Amino acid sequence: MLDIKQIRENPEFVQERLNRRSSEGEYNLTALTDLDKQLRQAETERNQLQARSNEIGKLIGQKIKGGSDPKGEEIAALKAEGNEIKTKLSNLDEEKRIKLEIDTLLLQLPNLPSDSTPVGKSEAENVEVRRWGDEYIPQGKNLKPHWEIGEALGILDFKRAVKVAQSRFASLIGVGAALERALISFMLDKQIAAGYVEVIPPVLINTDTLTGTGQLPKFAEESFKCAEDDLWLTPTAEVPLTNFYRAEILEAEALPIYHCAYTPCFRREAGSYGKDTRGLIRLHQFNKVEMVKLVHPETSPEEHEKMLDNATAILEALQLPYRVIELCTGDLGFSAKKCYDVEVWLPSSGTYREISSCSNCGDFQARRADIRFKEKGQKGTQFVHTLNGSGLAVGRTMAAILENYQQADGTVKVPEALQSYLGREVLLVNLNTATEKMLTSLPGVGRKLAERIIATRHNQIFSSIEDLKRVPGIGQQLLNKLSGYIIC
RNA sequence: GGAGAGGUGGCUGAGUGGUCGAAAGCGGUGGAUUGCUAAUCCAUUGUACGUCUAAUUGACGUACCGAGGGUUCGAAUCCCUCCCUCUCCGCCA
Repeated sequence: MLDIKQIRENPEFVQERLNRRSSEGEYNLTALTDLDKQLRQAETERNQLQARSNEIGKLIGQKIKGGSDPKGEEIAALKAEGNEIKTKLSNLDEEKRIKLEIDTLLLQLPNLPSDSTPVGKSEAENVEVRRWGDEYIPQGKNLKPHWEIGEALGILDFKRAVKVAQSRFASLIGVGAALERALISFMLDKQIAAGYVEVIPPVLINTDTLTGTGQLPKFAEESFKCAEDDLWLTPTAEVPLTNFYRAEILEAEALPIYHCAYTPCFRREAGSYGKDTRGLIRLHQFNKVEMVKLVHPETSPEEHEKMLDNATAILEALQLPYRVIELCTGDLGFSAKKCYDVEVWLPSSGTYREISSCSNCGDFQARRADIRFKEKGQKGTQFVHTLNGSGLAVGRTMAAILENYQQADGTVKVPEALQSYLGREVLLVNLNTATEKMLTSLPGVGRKLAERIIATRHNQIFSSIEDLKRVPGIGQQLLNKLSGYIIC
């Protein structure tokens, strides 16, 4: 939330900054400044009445103690005046209405872009900051999008997820699930090593919490809401993590506070119909490791840069090409004053896709959530600066790995940094979940043999590759050949 | 879900209608003192908003004792509604 004092004292400045986000005069401050004047007048008036009312209350107490007749004229006169004030005060209901209106307006206003944020109308005017890594351009025509790779390996299942939930849900199976877990552990370990303290926060969160970071009231249609309770499914761990410190006054020495968290994230993706309908890119539920910082205002720009480095460090460790862009004023999120997006290379579409978004929110969220700090020896309190960034979106990382590490034979190499986490170097077809189609894609396996494998599996699951010998027609030679492509 | 108890300042914990923003203790801060660790003594000790002042770590005012209403000249104290916490029982991973 913006500072009403700043709006009062510097309306032109605030207006100009808001206009950088949208030139259409979408944000109009005059209603706000008018109401503010009215409110202050009403407050002063009430203040004076209350002062007199308190005085009367004390006087009556004193007089009665001092021996005055409680039913005497003197007391009666004071009571009468007290009653008069009460009537006047009850007529000041206006004040509450104005205050509410001001709050409503204030909560709708986005953060002011920082000085350094490039001015632009839309996504198209975002500024590329840097690139890293060689874009993977595969030879031949075997390039597949990640959903095909995943389905062929039997590690991604979209159809069944849709059956269980609805569209825009995915399931991970076998090694796919293990890979997701490995990625989460890997990312958490890296961020913990970078100084972030891990938290497992609630993922059902209340309305105040969502208001504190700016998702509400404006973007209610973006979150899932529980019908019977004042609880919502968290759209990102930024929300519970930042709100951890809501309505607290921290000691300056406690800053900076670094937290990371793995949580599932839930987004309704309203208005994105027809976009990214396939694959892991845009789902209603996805996993993410998030970083959040609460910092001293003076350090927030450098803390922001460091957080960006923490995000890109993951991609570098996984050897995934990426680029960093800085969002222009027209594309900046509601709560952010400055934001970098990290985009990973997806060879199947030949584009970079957002995999992390690192925002400096300044004191905008701290003001909403009332997160302050106090410096020793100084009077008063200040608002902290809050920052958040993905470190990283796990599903999109999985997609990037499948696509960037795919090999001509349909298998997928495991990035070196992940191999110890996953316990394997290559993603292969899983014998126990493979479909006939997947099996026939293996070298030396025809339709009939695939049928026999499935028939054998019907009786008993394969606990090791050696079990394939039970399948009629598979000898040691074929088994050796297949062992590079299959797992159990 | 049923039954009971309770929500007071950084913490513990008094306070059941009147100079209560709130005793006391602890903690914190400043100072004094003692030839060490430590102890003792004195002072001070929340947040927000507003008015005044050139300005302040200044003066004054107002609000805040879970939240919101009500009664009253006056409420932390009485009444109503809601929220939350704790204990016991039930259910449950």
